[in-house]
Formats: sequence, C-alpha cells, structure tokens
Amino acid sequence: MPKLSRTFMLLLEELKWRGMIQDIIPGTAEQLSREMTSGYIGFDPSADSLHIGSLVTILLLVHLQKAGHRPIALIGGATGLVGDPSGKNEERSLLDEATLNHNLDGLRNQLEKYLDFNSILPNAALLVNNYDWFREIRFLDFIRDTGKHITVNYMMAKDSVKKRLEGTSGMSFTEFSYQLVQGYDFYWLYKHWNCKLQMGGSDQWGNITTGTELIRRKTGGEAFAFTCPLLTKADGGKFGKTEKGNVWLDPQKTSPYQFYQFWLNAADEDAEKWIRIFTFLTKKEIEAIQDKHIQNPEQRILQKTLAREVTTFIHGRDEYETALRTTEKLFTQAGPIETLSEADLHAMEGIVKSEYLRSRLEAGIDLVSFLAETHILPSKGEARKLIQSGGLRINRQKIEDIQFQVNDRSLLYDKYLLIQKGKKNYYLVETKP
RNA sequence: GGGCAAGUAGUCAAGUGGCCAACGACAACAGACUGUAAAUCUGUUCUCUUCGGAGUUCGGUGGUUCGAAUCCAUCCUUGCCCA
Repeated sequence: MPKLSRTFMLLLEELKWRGMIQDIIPGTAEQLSREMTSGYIGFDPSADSLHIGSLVTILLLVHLQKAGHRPIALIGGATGLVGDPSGKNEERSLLDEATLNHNLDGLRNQLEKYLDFNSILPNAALLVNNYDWFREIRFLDFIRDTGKHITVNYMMAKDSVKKRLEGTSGMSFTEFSYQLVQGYDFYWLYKHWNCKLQMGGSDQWGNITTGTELIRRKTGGEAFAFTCPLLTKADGGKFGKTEKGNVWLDPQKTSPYQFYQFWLNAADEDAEKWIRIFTFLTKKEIEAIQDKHIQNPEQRILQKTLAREVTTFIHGRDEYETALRTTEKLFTQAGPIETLSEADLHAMEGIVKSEYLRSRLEAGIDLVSFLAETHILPSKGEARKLIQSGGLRINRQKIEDIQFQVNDRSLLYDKYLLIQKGKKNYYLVETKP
C-alpha cells in the first residue's frame, strides 16, 4: 500500500490548515502514514438528533475516510447512562433507558448518511454501540481488570475532574468513573478492531488520554489521538444556538431554510473559520472566496458559500435550492409585498407556517390576541411588547398600534398573512375554512 | 458520626426583617445604525394582564411576625475540617 501512504499523510496537513487540530499525541502523524488506521469518535446520545456542534466531529470522520483510513462512529449507549462531566459544572441528570434507545436510533440514521458503510471498501465505516460490550461486563471484573491499571491520582489530575473538585458542586462517583468507561471503549476497539486512533472535541482530551494510557498499561501497545478546538462565536456566545435553540441536523427539528439561515447569518470573523471547518472546499478556493469577500463585504460571499456548501452536504441540493429561493424572495429581492406571487408564498418551505380559522379573521380580531393564538408569540404580553418596540410587520408593513385589528382584508391572495417578528423571523399564516 | 460553611431567576452573583419581583455581570430577544455582519447605542428578559394591576418565586417542609430571600426548627443536597 505504499501508494496510499501519501493520502494517509495528507490528512493531518489538511486538518491543520482547516484549523481542526487542537491537541495531538506525538507519533500520530507517523502512525497515520504507516498503515491504514482505524479511528473512532464517540457520540453522546443525549438527544435523538445530532446538532451542528457534533457536525465538526462527523467531519473529522469523513476526512479520515477520505484519506483512506477507517472511520468508526461509536454511539454511547453505555456512556450515555453515566454522563460525561467534561464541560459541566454540575452533576448531569441521567437518561432513562427508553429515551436512550430512541436517541440511539436517531443518531444511527443520521451517521449512516454521512459516512460510507459499503463493506466492499477496505476502509468501510463502522458503527458500534458501547452498550454492546459494557452489557456483558460485571462490576467486579471491571474494577479488577480495568480500574487496577489507572490510579485515582491520575484520574484526579484531569481538568474535568479538578474543576469539579475545586468548585462547590461536587462530583458523584458515577461521573468520576466516566473517563474509565470511555477509556475502556478505546481499549476495546483497539483489541477488537485494531483501532489506534481516537478523535474528538478538545473537551474530550482528558477522557481520550485515559484511553491511550489504559491501552499502554493493559497491552503495552501504543494508541494515538488528536482533538479539534471547540467552536465559539466571535461575540462570545455559544456556537450553534439560535433564539429557537440548537441547530439540528434533523430537518424535522431545524428546517433546511432555518439551517441555511443560520450559516448565512454568521459574522465575518466566524464565517472565515467555519468555511474551513464545515466545507470541503480546497485551500485555494477558500482563499479566493475570502479575497472576493473582502473586496465586496456587503455581498456576503463568504456566508453564502458557507451556507450553500453545508446545507447541500446535510440536506442535499434540492433542499438547498429551495432554501435559497425562499431567502431570495424574503430578503435579497425584498420589494413591496405585491412582488410575491401566490406560488412564491405557497413554496416557502421551512419558514414557520401556521393555520388560522377564516371565520375568526372575517369577524376581525385584535393583533395582540391573534399573535398569541397563532403561537407566533407565547403570550399577549410578549406580543404587546414586540409591537411597542416596533418589531412586528404584517405583509412587510410595520405595525405599531396595539389596537390594530386584523381581518380578511389584510389577506394576500385572499389566503395568506406574512408576519415578521423582528427583521429576520418570518411566519406564514394560512387561513382555513 | 461530630464541627464549620453554602444552596437566590438561563448562568455567575448581590441582598441578611418592610424601600424586594429581588443590585450587577454575562447570555438571550427587539429597535437604531449596517452588509439578513461585527462593534456601538437604546429597550426588554418570573408568569398573566383590560397596562391600572394581579399571581407565583430566593433548596424542601413547618413555624415566629402586622410583615421573611432575610429569624427559628427540621429535612434534603454540596463543600471544607475532624473521626
């Protein structure tokens, strides 16, 4: 396989310029150029869909596979029962088993979309659930065979543990054991699948090194790892959150339009970093786009490219194009309301839609109640506040009068109302008989 | 088991009998400016409201008091020290 070793090696270089490497165990590069290497990443089943935070690590697996190595996606059926203390300053609540199983199914379906599991490939992806091996392990065996190899001193030196010990919130034995449980995963994969590499977010560094240590002490073998930096936003906020919460990969939870909008709204500074991480564009292409962007920042070329690439990768070409069309109708070519055809309105997939009884509208209703009833806003009080601060538009027209009455004369094409909450949040209300 | 501390809104964190729906910071939402940026400035952030107010909060429960986040008892959780 000497021919392949070139691509093997390119992986780290590639990830480096993309800004996807934070820590790396010495010798990792040599291992990757030596042979086809299996590398794994664990996914936490705390929800039934992955979100764009976990997308970064999915992409690590994708890059790994592209470079000719074998990606292993591990879903944490067992670790999910314990709860990872990393990055948490309080004890986590435990998931019950039914929820966990439901979540595992969701994750499995998504991962299968992004990795190639075709078993004809020498480096076909693999999906494993650590519950499958932990189920068999008895507690006493575990503390004898595994716990014996790692000292408490070593475990306590980890940041995730130290922070909690220094704080006033304490830490249960359950969470303390987490790193051993995850470490055992790595050991198990090493034994059974010759998996010599673990990747993950930099918050996982402590857990990962416990794994490599365990492998060394139990088998004398050597294992490798690297992590990618945790993403933040330029303004200090959390990455991947919007006013509606997490940005999910599941189109039922975050519509492709909302997904597209998330990337499109990135700050310049963030877009520059994110386009490297979340797209497969080459260094040259990205640099060219960046140059173009700097010349005409108002065209938002960086954001548009980023949004196009990521939306296409996750939801496919068609969904991207629909999202783009909707975006153009609502923002780019935002003219007077008459420029939107009935077909345009009908085709607006992804913006939040709701239905309203036509008869109630014909009778006329005050705007505040209307907004609360359609759940565009959670309560009348909130509706009133928004209207007073000038954040509400109907059919592109700002309404500041609390007393405003909505009736069927406002309807577009005798059927629709286009409501804007703030500048960017569109809602389409359709009347029904 | 004993001693000493602590538990306040999304997070951090003030408040130690009435002036408390509770300072402040961060985060979030809306507005102005802009490029559907960033930075900056303004407003909002327990719930409901006919905007006059009304209701429920400060780990849980019970009590003292005209009145409690604040005092007492007890329980729970956590930290530190001792055994």
